[in-house]
Amino acid sequence: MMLAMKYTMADIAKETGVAKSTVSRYFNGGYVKDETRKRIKEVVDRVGYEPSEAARNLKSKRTKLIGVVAPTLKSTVTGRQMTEIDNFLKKKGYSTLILNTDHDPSREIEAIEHLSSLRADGIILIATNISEAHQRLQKISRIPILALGQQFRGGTSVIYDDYEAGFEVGEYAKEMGHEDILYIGVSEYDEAVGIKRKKGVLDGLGLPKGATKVNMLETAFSYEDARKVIRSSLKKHVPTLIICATDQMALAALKEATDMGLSVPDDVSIIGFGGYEMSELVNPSITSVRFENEKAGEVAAATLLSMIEEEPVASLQVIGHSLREGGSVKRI
Amino acid sequence: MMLAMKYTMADIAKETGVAKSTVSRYFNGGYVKDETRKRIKEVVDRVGYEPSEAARNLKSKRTKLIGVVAPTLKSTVTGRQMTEIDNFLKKKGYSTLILNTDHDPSREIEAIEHLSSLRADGIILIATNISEAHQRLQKISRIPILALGQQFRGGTSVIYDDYEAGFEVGEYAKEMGHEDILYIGVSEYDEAVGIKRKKGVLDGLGLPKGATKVNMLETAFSYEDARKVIRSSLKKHVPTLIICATDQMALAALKEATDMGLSVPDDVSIIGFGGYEMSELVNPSITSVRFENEKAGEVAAATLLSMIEEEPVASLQVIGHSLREGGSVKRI
DNA sequence: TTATAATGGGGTACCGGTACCATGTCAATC
DNA sequence: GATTGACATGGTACCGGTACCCCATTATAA
Repeated sequence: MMLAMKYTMADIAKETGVAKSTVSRYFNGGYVKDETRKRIKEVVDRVGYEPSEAARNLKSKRTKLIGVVAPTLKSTVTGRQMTEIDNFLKKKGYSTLILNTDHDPSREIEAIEHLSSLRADGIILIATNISEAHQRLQKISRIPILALGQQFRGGTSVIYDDYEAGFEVGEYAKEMGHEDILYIGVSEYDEAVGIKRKKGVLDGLGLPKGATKVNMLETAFSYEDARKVIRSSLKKHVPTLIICATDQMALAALKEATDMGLSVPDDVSIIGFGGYEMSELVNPSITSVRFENEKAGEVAAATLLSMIEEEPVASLQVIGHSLREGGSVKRI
Repeated sequence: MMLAMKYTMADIAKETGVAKSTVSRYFNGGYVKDETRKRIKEVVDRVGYEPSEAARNLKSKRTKLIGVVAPTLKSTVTGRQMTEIDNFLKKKGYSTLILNTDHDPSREIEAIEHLSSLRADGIILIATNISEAHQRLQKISRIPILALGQQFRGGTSVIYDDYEAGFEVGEYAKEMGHEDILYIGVSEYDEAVGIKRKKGVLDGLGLPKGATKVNMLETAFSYEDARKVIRSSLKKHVPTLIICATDQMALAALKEATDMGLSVPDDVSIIGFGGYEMSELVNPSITSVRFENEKAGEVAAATLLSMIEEEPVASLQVIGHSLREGGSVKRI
């Protein structure tokens, strides 16, 4: 007997002395006599044979493959979302193909094209921005695409209510008596976080239009960048409250403030968005909006499967959040 | 013209008025007249056709798919590793199929079997434990498997020198004058972290055999569990130094200590392993061993590709690390 | 001028499965 | 005794590509 080699159904059939179709029936259910079944099983076990999904897919047209296009594999939020997506899909017999784009929009398009040539059954796009390129792709591609975290106009999306979350934070800040505020956001390229969340905060603060007393800053999604931006700003002026568009930034702010000898929240308060585990673990723990990322992942996966089954789905689903008070905000 | 549907090479051929083989040549290189090429391109672009990888693979036997079996998608270390693996593989024209097991060994086996039926070209196993089941699978499966982070006896692995890293930490602790030490480790089920790292620390401390002055504790990989364990231990006795097998635990230790009113490092010092960004961001930043996870990911991917090409590879490759001093350790 | 490439393109047997049809038992029903 | 249908199995045309072989032209070399 030769060493482990690629066996095909025909090999198994020949070995067992039956026809290919009988072996196929053995694997897929159908009339096979107990005795024949036993004989096939014996051969299959002995050589360690498994039918090729690829060949099977060729006929059935379904790959049972779902692509997840993610901007990073290193963030708490994507991690939560991907874990639930994967869990849910696995339960339904699908495999998850995760493509990382490292925040590069062009790699996003590439990823979708790639998934399309792989004949993935569906795609979940954890995007930071939905461009016309996405819109076009979605129209051409016969494979269902669902956007998670950003609204996909003309498509299907599962999003968070960033405006509302921002609004609540703004209201909360006002209620706690803060008036000298520094807001640290991200590029407006990211519609959900960069635009809606920010607008929510400003509206929640109830500022008279035009006359903003809020200092606005912008930074990238990395700690390093955030720290640099925050440090130079704090050197010029220390507000009573820093609102950060993500917990990542909030943690950076906490670090910089403490390093400068400022006490949080006595000298300066901090609020973040994201509800990272880490935000609870620092001192003081950071007041932050926790989005239900796990539920979002599951809803996204479930919805995509419905789309694949060509069942009707809502084009927009909004997932909840809640403000979690830590010890990083002082009432003034 | 009908709406976006599945087009096949034969459709394109018919539309263009050439033979299937010519269209195939168009995609794969070969003699095609410029004018014919143009006509094909026109049709392909118009209907948005892309050749099916699945069908292509059936003949070529290569799926260009690499499976990565990961214990979690939420950890800094796995994130770093996966990102580099994915980057490297993408450059080489491979896709990365990430399967999450949520630390469940049985799902690991399932994942490998699944990848095998998908005819993945290779598998990277980020395991916490290599069991006989893995060994057996690897022997039966004709597809190359590489273990990352744990030594795969009888197979190929890329690992960190956990013993040496532990040893350095032990030596460092001794040099800083610490004698009353609490070590918080993980289950010995995890050979690299649970056994080697721990043994390294103990040996580095140079304790007389048998007579251990080190208090040993064990916890799971989660914050919650770590905090509980640490809290109850600190209530009984506060050592001068807590050595934590992962930064996750170190962060939990820092939190618990500060919450109890202890000052780090004045009342108690803390050392961790992992070199998380977060460990630098807390106050005080945590002294920790930084493993070169990125390099490990790249080496793992490169090695796996070599294995696929049937080139000779080292059965064991060890990736470096370095101790990064933060402010969490006081000299006594 | 003729042999020989190089170029351009058609035809078809696979790849490893599935689906569907055909054939043959054997026992229950008419 | 003939009909029927559940059971069991064989045979084969696909699925959507690639590979290889064959046949024309046209260009280049001998």
